[in-house]
Amino acid sequence: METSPQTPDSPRNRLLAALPPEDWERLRPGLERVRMELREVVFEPNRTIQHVYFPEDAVISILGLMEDGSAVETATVGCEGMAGVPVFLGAMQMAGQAFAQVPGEAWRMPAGALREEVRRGGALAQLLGRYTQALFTLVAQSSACNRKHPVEQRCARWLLMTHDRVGGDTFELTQHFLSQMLGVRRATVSEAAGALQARGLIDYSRGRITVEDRAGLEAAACACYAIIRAEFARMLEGTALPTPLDTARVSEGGMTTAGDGAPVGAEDPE
Amino acid sequence: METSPQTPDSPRNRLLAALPPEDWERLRPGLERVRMELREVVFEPNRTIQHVYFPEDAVISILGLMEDGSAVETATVGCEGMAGVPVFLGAMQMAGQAFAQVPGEAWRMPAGALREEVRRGGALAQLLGRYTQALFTLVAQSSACNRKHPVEQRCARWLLMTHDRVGGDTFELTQHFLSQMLGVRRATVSEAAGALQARGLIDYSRGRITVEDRAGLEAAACACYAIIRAEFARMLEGTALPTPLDTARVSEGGMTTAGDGAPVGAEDPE
DNA sequence: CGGGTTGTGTACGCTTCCGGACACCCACCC
DNA sequence: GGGTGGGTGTCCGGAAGCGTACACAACCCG
Repeated sequence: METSPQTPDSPRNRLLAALPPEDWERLRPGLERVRMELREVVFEPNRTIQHVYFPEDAVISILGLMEDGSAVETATVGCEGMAGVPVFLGAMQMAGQAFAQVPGEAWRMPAGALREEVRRGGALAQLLGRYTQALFTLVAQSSACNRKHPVEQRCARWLLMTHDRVGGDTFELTQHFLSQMLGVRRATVSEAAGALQARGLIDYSRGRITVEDRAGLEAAACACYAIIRAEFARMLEGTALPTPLDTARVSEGGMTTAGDGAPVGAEDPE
Repeated sequence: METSPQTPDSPRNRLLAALPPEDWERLRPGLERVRMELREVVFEPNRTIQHVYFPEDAVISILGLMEDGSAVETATVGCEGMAGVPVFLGAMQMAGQAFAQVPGEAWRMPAGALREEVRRGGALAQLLGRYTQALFTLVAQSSACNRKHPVEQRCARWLLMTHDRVGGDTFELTQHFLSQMLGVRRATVSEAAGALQARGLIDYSRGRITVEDRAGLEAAACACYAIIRAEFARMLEGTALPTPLDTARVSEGGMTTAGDGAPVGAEDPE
């Protein structure tokens, strides 16, 4: 697990990768590369956050907790971002819980070091601001999506978002786990995912899922996916380095982030 | 509408009220007091934000837009906060739409002036960081709530949150409007609100609603309300001024922000 | 006063999803 | 080889909420 401080070995994490060399060099010694195990709890609700994490290929879920002890995923953090936004914001804790949804590697940084860097006001602070806004969009759009869209579309969206963050087309995922993320019954996932599989969009068995038809899956998802995706792409615009996220993936759908300027109430004939 | 720069006339807005006198004096000239009309659109989706708003007694809704042109409320901003968080974060625009849900007064500040103040790193920047985190909690918890809780509980929660932000027990609100906020049919609101009225918790007629039994309404709402509320209370802890929000309202329910440390999966016997 | 508009109550059939349960099959381990 | 446990498919009755529609009452205005 080497913390060897020489290699620049440009990180897969998009935020770290977007840093100018001098910022990266400065921060590098404070960063430790760690492995996150499946289902490892990263942040407990209402506890002080000790470290923030910049995932490389790990994916972290943020959960909203319900009074009955169950939970629903409210956000996802992968190589495009950082887990620990409350530290950036100076709150140092949050109401939800965070854990590793997909195991893998991440860069870890002490909360104090991040605070210091933010006070300093460098490139990372700028990036984290934009990232926080994108994460905001993710949570807000998901909220509306949870209310309006049927499971199958939400399921497709979730798979796409995870696919974006994982390196590869295959990853570990049980129906049981997915049902917790989507906040539905396992049996409901069985039907929704079964329908997607029947259409040849995905293939899965015994906790292992493969995205077979990315474009088809995008067509099966609601527009929320494109809206969220556009916001994350925009976040990296105008940074020093090239931004692979812009040109990547989304197989040409044209999606214009929905009703351009349409005020509320353009519908409702009641 | 006086922009008379002499009076400190301590603002009702909690963020501005929590500022040390010198910060308030410095910012005061850049603030303009404006009236927000009912349903006035404050931010258009994906347009550059020109001003941020610190509501006094107005309440602003943030909407998530759906592909069919409808919308669902994803956040609410009243005297406890500021509309325009994307400016604070350096993103300058957002995917949703914002409009005045309850008409009233607000302090308006040019986006550039806020950017400048944030770069300066004063008390307002600190406060806005904590506020953004609280707003985050609001959106995230609402997201989970949208997924899990029945309309009646969500309706009660919405009424409580609006009640917290409005000055007074009576405010303007039609079922049609409420149905858009909650993302349900108007007929569904008729039933949910009717049930609350039948229990004597609220009273309404023809677009005018009165909270009759605040404690009862809290009992009728889901725990999400208390979780969100606690987060906003915490945001003001440790600031220079006394924080009326802490001691206010919530009529003694004990609510401990839910499952203290219970990891996900304490349930699911499948 | 009469007509139009707006806010509200309600009803019917329907879809989606829930709660709970059961059966099956595969992988793995003793 | 046989057991065991985890992952999956499926089925039932039922609840919540949807889409639509219609009726009525209050209010507004000419």
